[in-house]
Amino acid sequence: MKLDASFFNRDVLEVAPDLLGCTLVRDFGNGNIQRFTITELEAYRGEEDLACHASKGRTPRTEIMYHTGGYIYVYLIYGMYWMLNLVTGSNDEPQAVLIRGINDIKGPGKVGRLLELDKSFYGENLFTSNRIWIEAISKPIFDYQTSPRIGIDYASDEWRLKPWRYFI
DNA sequence: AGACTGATTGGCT
DNA sequence: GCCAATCAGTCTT
Repeated sequence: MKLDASFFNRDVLEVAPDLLGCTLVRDFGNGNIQRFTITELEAYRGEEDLACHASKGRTPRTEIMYHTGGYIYVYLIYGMYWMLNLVTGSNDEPQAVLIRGINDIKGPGKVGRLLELDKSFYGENLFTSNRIWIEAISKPIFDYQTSPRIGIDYASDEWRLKPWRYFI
């Protein structure tokens, strides 16, 4: 069953662990539909979170994170990797989760490459899109681990050390 | 096992 | 200009 607004319009710290084990569905067209299990992700929470892009304020790039949950935020990093983020929370509350792992694929760059993401996915809506959406699992995953987030050494300890990376 | 580097674009200072 | 929510390949302990 496709996840809806009531799932995504919650605080990112509630949504993140609930997404573990859920199914990411990608329709590549021509009948090629593939399903992946979400195994690793990170939470980015609000302008005060110095690791979150929204800490730089509301810009054309971060705009989508200020919307209600269920939109896709993609951005290019290091000139070659598209990072897949799912917006959570309510209006004017910039939050998102970064999908870092699906199935046995480790690393957000590989995820974006496998899913063939590009700029056109910016602002895609998970509830109406015909090429990407998320489906629920019957039982929540209770057996997961957390750790500090990856690649944010520029943030102060207060934010750098928060255990907002979730993985199975 | 750990350190370093090239690839390559776009947003922000 | 600078450098980033990265990865793969290569070089150094």
